[in-house]
Amino acid sequence: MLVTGLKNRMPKSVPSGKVHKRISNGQSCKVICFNVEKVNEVKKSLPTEKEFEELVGLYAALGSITRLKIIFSLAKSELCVCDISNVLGLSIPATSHQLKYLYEQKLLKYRNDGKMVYYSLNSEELISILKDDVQFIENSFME
Amino acid sequence: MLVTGLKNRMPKSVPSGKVHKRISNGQSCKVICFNVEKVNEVKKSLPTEKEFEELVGLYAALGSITRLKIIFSLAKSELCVCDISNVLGLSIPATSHQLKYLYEQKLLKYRNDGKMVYYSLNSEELISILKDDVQFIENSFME
DNA sequence: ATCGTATTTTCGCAAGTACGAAAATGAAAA
DNA sequence: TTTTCATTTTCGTACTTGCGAAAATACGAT
Repeated sequence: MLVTGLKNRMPKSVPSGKVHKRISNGQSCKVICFNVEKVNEVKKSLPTEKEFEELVGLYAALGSITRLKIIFSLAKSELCVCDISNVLGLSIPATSHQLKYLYEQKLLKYRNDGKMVYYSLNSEELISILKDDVQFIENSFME
Repeated sequence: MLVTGLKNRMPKSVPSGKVHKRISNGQSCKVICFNVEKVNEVKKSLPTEKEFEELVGLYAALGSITRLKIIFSLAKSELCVCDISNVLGLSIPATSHQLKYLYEQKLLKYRNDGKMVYYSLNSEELISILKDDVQFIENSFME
């Protein structure tokens, strides 16, 4: 797939200061060669494991068309579970499950009114994030 | 789960202009009641199906700790597959698979140098998006 | 051409996810 | 209290995902 168009491979050896070594740790990952300096430098620059997990949590929450529709719907107004279920064309249990998921991710809040439970966005900041991301994909996918 | 703390349910009937009906379409989704006006209004306000799919594609790409680490690594500098594999502590085939995935999502580009393939971010805009999102989770998760 | 090496692809498994059906819960109404 | 009903929870199933092992591929060097 990526191979189509593989041309211009330089015959030069590795630039000075960038030594590729053969290593063999006894673990599942057996790396054949790598640039030790650069790898360590990059490793140090990475966010913490906890920050990665929180980011993954956010993106996993947003990485579902059902949950995205819920969030965009609630950006318009607060809604009860059955209304959201109707917007989605999805069963109420499935809708409730996704609402619970988004609530646990701290993206939604809810309030009670009679027998109904009304959900809404927990933060206005989320909307502006989504708008930025929509802008990004529109830049990426237009040609 | 959400039920803990359910208090203050109002005995009032549904506010005027917000009529709840029982409906029953013959499909898998059998919604018991909903606010027809609001539901239609919200439905009209939603992005198109195509826009949702592109957004989901982006978030699915970012919703993996492995792929996030790749992107943050490449934000520092371009890297070859074996270097990335070492940063991740992951097998080279698995690393290559994720790189291909991110390339197909148009988030990465690559260039060839000798036998090596160097990957890098396709857009600087992605970095600023990520920074905003990191800021968002840091606001959300601090108490 | 043949070999060595960096990368990609295929395959299969284990784990995770989304959904509906049905049961359970909790609060309001009768 | 008993009934009603919006919502939540449980459970089973189909589908998706992430990974490593091994095979395949591409290209430089010999």
